[in-house]
Amino acid sequence: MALSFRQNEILDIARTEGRVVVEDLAQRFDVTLQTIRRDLTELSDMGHLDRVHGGAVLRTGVVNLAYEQRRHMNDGAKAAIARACAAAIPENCSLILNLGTTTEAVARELIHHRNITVVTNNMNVANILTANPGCEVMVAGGALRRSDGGLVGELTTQFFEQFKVDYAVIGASALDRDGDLLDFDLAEVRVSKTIIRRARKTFLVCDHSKIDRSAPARLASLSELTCFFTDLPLPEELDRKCRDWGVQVVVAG
Amino acid sequence: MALSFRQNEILDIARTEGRVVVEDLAQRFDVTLQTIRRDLTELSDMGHLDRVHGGAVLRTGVVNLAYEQRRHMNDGAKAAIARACAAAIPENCSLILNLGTTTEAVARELIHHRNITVVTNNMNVANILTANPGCEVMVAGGALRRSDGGLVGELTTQFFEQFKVDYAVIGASALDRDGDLLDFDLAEVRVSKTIIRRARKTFLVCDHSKIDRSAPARLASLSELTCFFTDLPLPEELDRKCRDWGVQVVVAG
DNA sequence: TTCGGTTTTTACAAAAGCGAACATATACGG
DNA sequence: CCGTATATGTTCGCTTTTGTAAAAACCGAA
Repeated sequence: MALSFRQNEILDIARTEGRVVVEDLAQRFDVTLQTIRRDLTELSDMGHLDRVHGGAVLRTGVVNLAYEQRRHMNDGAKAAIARACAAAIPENCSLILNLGTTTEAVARELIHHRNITVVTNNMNVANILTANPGCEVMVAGGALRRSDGGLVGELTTQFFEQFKVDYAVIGASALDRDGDLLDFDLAEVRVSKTIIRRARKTFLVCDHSKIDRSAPARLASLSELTCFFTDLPLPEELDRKCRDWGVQVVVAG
Repeated sequence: MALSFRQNEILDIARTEGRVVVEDLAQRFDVTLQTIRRDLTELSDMGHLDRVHGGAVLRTGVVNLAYEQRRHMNDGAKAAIARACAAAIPENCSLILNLGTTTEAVARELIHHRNITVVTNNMNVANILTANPGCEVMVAGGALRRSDGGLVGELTTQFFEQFKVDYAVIGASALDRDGDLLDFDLAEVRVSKTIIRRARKTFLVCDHSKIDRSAPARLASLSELTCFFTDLPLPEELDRKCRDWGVQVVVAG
């Protein structure tokens, strides 16, 4: 559907001012508040503006919100998984923490580990671990992704190539019946693959909501990992596969 | 949920000032203290700010008192210098922002520049510029220094070697009578040298308190730079040297 | 530690903004 | 000219936001 003359102008104003106010617009166009409200809801439905009380603002960081929400999804399960994972990581060692909200939870649980070196491409992890004086933090270089504070891209891969650590902790967006780890972003997958290659042991942290889902890019097979930390027992089929592959499964309660 | 007008503005203020005070905001927006408090708690719940008694501060990730204090030293002068420097940087270009509180101030002033690429080894700069959707941020890899969120070391140098940008903005701990830029940390100096080499033009931002001081490691000579932004006229001798070298001096008022 | 002042929290009432339903007006095709 | 479709105006109950005031928590100084 095409935008009305007025809606176009509203959008113009929003773009120059950064925001629009219902009252002002009503006065300016000499129409009732209700009419303006209708315009604004339509513009916001179409994704051009974000509606706020009293008016609307330009839509800036849509993705950011999604991340904030995701960060708080399944909070309890994530914390439990993270605790179990952190418990399996000794002191005096080196590890890589990859992107993902669950790996961030792991970082929080590592706050009291001493003499560890953490290499990460997750700005949030770096920020969290600043609080641990017993932890040397190495930040991977790369392009910063606003949506989640992730560093990705060729430069990031190159950076990880220069390391060899004891443990890697990775997440995944999806885990299918075949035991393949999947993700949405190809650039991110490339980084993850490098990380796995550069670690002696790899831990997957991933809550049950990711199981039996799908995503386009294949990251690795569960069979390549050392241990899988999750919050609920696996489906029978997957569980058997893990046993066959010798992948330890830890269900955090 | 989208942020209200006022919350957006509060965030803007926080990003430029580094912190906000409940009383001031209430007065400024002409609402009650309670309303401001509600805004702040929401912003802090969403992870944009950290609540403190009497107001809120930007979430930096760096927890170092000495640095926090230094950050607020000479605030006014720094902001003026930063404004002048940002004004000299066009849109649609690439630049490197080095460590230092004054370069951070420059980052704050770049918040509305569009289509720029910023490469930085300063986590705070990266955090600040996340707020600018018109800015691609590249974070340099390296060892994270807790004291100031700086990334330094061999890996950082390597990272910068892979770039060639239009502008570099650097700070300095000291600037002596000979016009030599000095610093305390050798690792940091190595990074800075690389940065200068990798930029077509180099801007120094440095308030008058650094002039005529000393520090052990030599970073560069003023003669190698393009422009020097400061807050007070230089001593006669240094000023003449700059003229001889063809280094533009901008005194920000 | 206690104390006094300030800031925050809590709870509820007032105000502002909102959307839905329906009425009215205007435009357009037949 | 009529009937229909679309846009706008009007009203009203509901939700969100804001103000107010008292209680609780906090902070710094004695």
